[in-house]
Amino acid sequence: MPELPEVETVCRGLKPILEGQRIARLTLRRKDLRIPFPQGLAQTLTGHRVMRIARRAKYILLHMDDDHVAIIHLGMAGRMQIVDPATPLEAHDHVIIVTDSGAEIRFNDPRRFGLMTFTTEAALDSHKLFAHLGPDPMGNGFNAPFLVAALKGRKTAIKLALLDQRIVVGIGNIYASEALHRAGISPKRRAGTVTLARAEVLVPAIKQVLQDAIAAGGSSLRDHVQPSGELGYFQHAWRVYGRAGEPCPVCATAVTRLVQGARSTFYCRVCQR
DNA sequence: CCTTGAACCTGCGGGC
DNA sequence: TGCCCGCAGGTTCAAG
Repeated sequence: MPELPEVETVCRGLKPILEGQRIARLTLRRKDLRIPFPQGLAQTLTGHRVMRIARRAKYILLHMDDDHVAIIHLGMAGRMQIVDPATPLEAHDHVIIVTDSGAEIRFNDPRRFGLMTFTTEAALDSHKLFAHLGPDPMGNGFNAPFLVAALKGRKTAIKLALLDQRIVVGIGNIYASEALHRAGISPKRRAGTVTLARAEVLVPAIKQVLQDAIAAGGSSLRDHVQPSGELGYFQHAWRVYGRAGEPCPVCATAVTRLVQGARSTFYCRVCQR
């Protein structure tokens, strides 16, 4: 899944193809993904121009010329692919978007954990999907005092707290492990025990790892591909994720894998406290 | 309110 | 070769 850096990369890749272009045709090849496509989705977007493409949390937003906003989430394995229209359809190509200029984009999502829906500009902030989200980690609103306050009293592990989109958005399973390693904080530490001093290290670590990943064009696991079809290469820069048994890049201790909330965590038990 | 666990769905790699 | 198992980037819902 695309975490914040991958979604950001997808947005940037779609920008030159979609922004300013009119949607000539939008085809839904099934009736739902994680949630049903809403009534009128295709009709609402067809014939309208995409004025601006933006990321909010891990969602892609298409701001249309008529006050509507298309909302897309890539789930765990979703991809937006810019293709030659002559390319044969593949399994799991669920949504096809064709612009007036003839460009074609296919939303492919094998696991169907993604979604596509729409709302209006006026209803965007209070939309069910966005109403309870925390701040964007790349913004000024996400800082050490804020994080300490958000974690106050929480007994859950810091790793799980970082995955909680109500606290801060955009961080997923890979970057949670990576940020905690960079900050020297154990993923098992109770969230409420993260002091201001530790948060002053963790917050910049989160911003930096996300920024580094964006600069590298995102990570690519078995599924993630940039809209251009190129692979992101940040996975080569992972320090602990997926590296159980390999030496910690800081102290050479073997990286440990553990399970938290039914998901893998990777960390160094020596230099992360 | 918080925390935990299960559920959604498909594909892939490893072990036998 | 084929089958079974575990695992995979996220979110949401129910239950305690």
